[in-house]
Amino acid sequence: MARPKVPLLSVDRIADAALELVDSGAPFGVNALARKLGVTPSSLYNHVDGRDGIIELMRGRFAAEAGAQLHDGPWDEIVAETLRAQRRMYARHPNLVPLIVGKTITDPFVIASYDHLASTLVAAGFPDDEVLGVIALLDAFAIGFGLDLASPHDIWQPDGETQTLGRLIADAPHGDERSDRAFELGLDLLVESLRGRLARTRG
Amino acid sequence: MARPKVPLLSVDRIADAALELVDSGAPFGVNALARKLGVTPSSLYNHVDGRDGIIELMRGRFAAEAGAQLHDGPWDEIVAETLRAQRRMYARHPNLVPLIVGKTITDPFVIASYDHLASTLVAAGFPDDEVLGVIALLDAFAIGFGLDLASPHDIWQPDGETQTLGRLIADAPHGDERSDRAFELGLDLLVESLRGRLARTRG
DNA sequence: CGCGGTAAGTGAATGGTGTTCGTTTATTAT
DNA sequence: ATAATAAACGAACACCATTCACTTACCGCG
Repeated sequence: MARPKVPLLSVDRIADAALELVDSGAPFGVNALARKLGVTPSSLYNHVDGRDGIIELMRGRFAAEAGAQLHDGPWDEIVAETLRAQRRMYARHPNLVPLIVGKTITDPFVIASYDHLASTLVAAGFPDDEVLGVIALLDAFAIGFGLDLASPHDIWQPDGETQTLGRLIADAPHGDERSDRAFELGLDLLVESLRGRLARTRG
Repeated sequence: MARPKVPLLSVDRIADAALELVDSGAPFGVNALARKLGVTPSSLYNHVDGRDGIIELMRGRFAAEAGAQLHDGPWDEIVAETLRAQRRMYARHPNLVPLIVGKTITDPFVIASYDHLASTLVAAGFPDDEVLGVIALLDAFAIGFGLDLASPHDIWQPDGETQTLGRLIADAPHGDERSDRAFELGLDLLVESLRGRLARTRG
């Protein structure tokens, strides 16, 4: 087949299929994606900038889907809402997390949401030279929990006897429920402490 | 060459070389590792359980090196010390972080240190059904920051104008220093909040 | 001492990966 | 009508992890 009358591919279609592929749990790959689209791997390169390009594309989708709609409001609510939104999208596409982690962020939508967060924190009174640190902290928190969702839920496999861990694992609620509670717990702690810090800084 | 008089390889030598390879910043791979050891890739399979086996081996090294020596003491000091130790090892081998993330943990040393942490928290008075959550929280925190270290330090690449982010990035101290401060900040907040929570739970 | 089993290397082969390139053909613009 | 571009393909490339048959050295046992 040479060029078809009606195009088989488009950036959108590729992004959709890629997300579907990732969500299906299959390992992400250009070849697998092409197969899913009924197309040769090389065809993708007419629309998209290779593997990493596709991943960055997914991050964009991902962010848009989570509806990071940049509200106004008290800074602490914005922080909490941002983290929850991030959490939601990690929960919806856990397998994407390991792919996007540590990769340079270029997607304008995503940049904008970080920018908004930065502005919010500055306006709230956090010192300029601390804001990036706070964002890093929030990010670490969110990503850590994202990975928690993506991990095999039997992440610990004790081989022999354990003192406590084995028992806790056996008794614990599994997977997402535990993770959700830990997340809410952490979020509370985090925001509360930031409030305290801000008060001290101002005072 | 068939079997040599004196063995070229051993589990230890492989682990050492693997860590060296990873620390050098080169992408980790069985072939590269074999090349580094002056040996054929297939030889490694006489000693080690494939790629994932080598990675799990590194995690063990990693943990042992960090000297998670399981002290006794007040729970909050243990938590802080555990996280700092984890942080230190992530800082020492940042490129290992993306490799071990989300993979099932089997290394007995590592399991033991989680077990110790679990016992500590239980003894401190955290309810059984909450301990795993707290550990997940601590883990998320540590891993998130580990990834922060492993990330390209220009993790954000705004394409156009930004309101705040661009300015902060330009002014901010770079890389590890920022990350360190954010880590200590987060650690304080975290431990303090856990203290508060424990007090409330007990009360 | 010799013999057999195991251990540790090799090299070749397999099936996978992401990517590039040349080629064909349809569409669009001049 | 003609030129340029866009979108597909297939072949090729350089890796990658892994397996397998094979050689050879070592060690324990009769």
